[in-house]
Amino acid sequence: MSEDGKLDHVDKILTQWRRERPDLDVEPMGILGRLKRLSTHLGREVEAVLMKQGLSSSAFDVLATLRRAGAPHRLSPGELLEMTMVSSGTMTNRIDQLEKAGYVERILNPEDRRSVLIALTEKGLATVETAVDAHVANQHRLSKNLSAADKAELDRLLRKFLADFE
Amino acid sequence: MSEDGKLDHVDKILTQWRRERPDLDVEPMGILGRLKRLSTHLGREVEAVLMKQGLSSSAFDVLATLRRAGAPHRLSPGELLEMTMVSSGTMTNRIDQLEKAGYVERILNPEDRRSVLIALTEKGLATVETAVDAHVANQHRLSKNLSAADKAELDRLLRKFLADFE
DNA sequence: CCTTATTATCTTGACGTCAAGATAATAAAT
DNA sequence: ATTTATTATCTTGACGTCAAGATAATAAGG
Repeated sequence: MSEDGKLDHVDKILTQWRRERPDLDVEPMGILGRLKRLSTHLGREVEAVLMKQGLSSSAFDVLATLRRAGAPHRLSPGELLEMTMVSSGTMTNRIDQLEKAGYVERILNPEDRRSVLIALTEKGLATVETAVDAHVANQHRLSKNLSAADKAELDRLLRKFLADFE
Repeated sequence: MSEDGKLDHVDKILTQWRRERPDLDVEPMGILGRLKRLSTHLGREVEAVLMKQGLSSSAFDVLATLRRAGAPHRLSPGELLEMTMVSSGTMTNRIDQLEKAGYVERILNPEDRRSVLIALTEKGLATVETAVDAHVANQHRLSKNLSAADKAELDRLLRKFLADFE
């Protein structure tokens, strides 16, 4: 099943299905199952490090989007939405919390009163600057057991797969 | 950046970081970002198909675990927990809902009154049998644009990466 | 026995998310 | 000008999840 013969959790699931439902071709389930489990593990590891910085990964997601947009670190909720794969309700909720915590502020647009700008505060900027350092270091740690060749190949395959959905 | 020169969403994020924070090595962010986005897209596609079968992916997760365990399709909550990467509170909640919907029933163990068995009902069995057919077909659809070689290689790399966390 | 530790499950309270729709302002069409 | 369509943001209500701890039964130790 695998090169070195070690069966992982997903292999056990596939073995069960093959015994119970030999009519099913469960090959894709292996890939999708591993992808999901890996994503869950990685998400938890990422969350744990960000929590030490006082940020949920949701909060970091917004602050990092503002930070990497460059000075003056201001984007509309709509622009934030485009970049973050969440619904408008979720974004409103995130902004509310970040505003309460003093990391961002809502600036009214006098030229179009439908819209606002979300701006990093000084505190928000300082926080995300430190957090992104820890986050990037953590990402290196999480992927350190993959060789350079494996990382390049994995990135190529993920990019190709992802292109089907974006 | 990519072989064919097409920049995807994650490339844009990396480009922003490289401009704003050239001191950071964001190479791992590409892999982890694509993995997360892909997992989110795939999760939504899977959810959509299962919803047509009247099941959330959470509900399907439990029913499928019971089904593939084989007859008589009974496992304890603890056994279900081991197989599903969720907390005990989440599992209790899932079982409650499935029981209300008539897909499973709790059977008391007369020899150890701390424990119960979760058993698929006839309705639950029929439902999961149909749902797994649709689910597997959907998984084939979702991965159909990858060549056999790419799928094999992706599976190899995901297995290797996942092994770091399990 | 009787106490203490362990095991198995469930409850609680908080959080993040979404779909659907509400509110409000601007733009377009006549 | 006045209506209609579009755009931008926010609100609501429901759901799934988790961490921490509560409850209850069995097992182990003295």
